[in-house]
Amino acid sequence: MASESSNPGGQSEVVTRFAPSPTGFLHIGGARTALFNWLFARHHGGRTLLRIEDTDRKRSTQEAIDAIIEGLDWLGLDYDAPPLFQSDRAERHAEVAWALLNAGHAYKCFATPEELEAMREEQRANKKPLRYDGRWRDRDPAEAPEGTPFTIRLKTPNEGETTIHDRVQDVVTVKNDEIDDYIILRADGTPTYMLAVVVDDHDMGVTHVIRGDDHLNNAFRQLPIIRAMNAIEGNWPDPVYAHIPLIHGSDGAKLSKRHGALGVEAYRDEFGILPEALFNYLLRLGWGHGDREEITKQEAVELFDLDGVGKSPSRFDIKKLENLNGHYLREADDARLAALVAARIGETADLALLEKAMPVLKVRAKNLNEVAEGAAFLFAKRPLEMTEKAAQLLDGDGRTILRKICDRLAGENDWTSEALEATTKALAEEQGLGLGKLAQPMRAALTGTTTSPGIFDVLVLLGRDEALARLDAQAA
RNA sequence: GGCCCCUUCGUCUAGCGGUUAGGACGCGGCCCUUUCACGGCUGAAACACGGGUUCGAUUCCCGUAGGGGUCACCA
Repeated sequence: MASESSNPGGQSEVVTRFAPSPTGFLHIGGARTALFNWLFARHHGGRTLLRIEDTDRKRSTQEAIDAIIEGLDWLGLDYDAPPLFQSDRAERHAEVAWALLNAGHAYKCFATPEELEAMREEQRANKKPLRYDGRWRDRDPAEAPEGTPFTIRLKTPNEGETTIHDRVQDVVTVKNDEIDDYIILRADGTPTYMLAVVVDDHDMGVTHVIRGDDHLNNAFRQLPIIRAMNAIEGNWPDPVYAHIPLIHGSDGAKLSKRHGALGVEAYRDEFGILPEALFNYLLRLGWGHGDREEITKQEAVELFDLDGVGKSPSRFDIKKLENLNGHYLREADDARLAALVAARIGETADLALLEKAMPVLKVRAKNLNEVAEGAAFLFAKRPLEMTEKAAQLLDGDGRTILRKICDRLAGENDWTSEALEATTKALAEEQGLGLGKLAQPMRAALTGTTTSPGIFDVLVLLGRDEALARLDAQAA
């Protein structure tokens, strides 16, 4: 007897959900799962919901909940209802467990944790699969000693097989005897994850379960609850499953703190990544649409579907993220960037000046930190600190040339990029020198470094007085 | 170990029986140029292996190898 998951297809509305457990921050993998759920629902004109799986109260923290919600918000993912907290629903979960028990789809197990550990130990020793052996499945509960605590276990089918038509993984079949009678209600009366997920997904009306590939095996454990409840009260359809491949680190190993399993706020705060860049990068990680690389949020809603999701795990590549970030930096609004960069520079930052300089600053950076570094010369105080290379540029003829430039520019009335360039070029020609021979010492004197925006832009940005003062300070 | 999944340039991917195997990141070169970027052009770089099926396999099937996931009164 084979049972196939009955894709409910044709139902009126698509409902997806993102269900993180608040035991850590919103990491890259979770963010992408949230993104795909959000995009799928938006693409199909459906709803998308957020559920906080805080069943494990000991490991769940308010800090993590805040970080997840803030991270989703930063990425621009919104939800169609306030977040649902799984811990609020323990009574409802227990109710379903008891309904299952009363209908004969579940049973009481009086085995103690120590007893179960001994069972597993033996299975390990005999190289047998580790699973509950069903010792209380057909036993009379009356045989249990009075007052012994018990758990409720699901009575899963022992024969046949179950097939899932996964929207990403295609057809996956598992023999039913691989699934043991796992616990749905603990001895203290609280629900386990496996029960809570199924009940919540049903009650929330979730039609499409899009989640990490690490849950594929769980689908075969969760389906028996759904099937049993459907038999009891009906209207418990199988959801459509889509198990998306996991994200690995650059070395192919499981994503860990070393490679990028950082919270999204780390990308925002530490790496200076723009949300639209992370959005685009995550979208393209594991999903493709022809040759398209740069895709905006609006386009993504139009283009995204599960068909484009690949089946193999992908590696996280910070270089590509930064490249995309550079692209979005160049497109971003200057006032917005100025505010973001000012926050990184601190009190010395002049917001108006930053915004004015932004067009020439942002094209040379891959992240906000680099923009801030590039902007440093604007707020430097005299005497400027010189990098070693900059100091070298001022040795030899540098300072004497600087004197000539300084004197010539001091007589310049039109302090615009065009006029300054014409004047400087004329001087270079008089001296029989290439423009570079003048520009580099100027750059050193004006910025204290050897790299900067175009030198005439620098002169204009600094303003006549400050620019001349800096040149004069280094001139012979 | 049992079960499940995966496998195209270093990386992200396009390809859905017949292609000079395409694009992007990164890397090299050239151009632009006052530096650094940007931009443009360009080069190197891949179908894991072995069997089938077929007139023809990167594409379909089966093995092998490698990688990953999962096996709790965690989620």
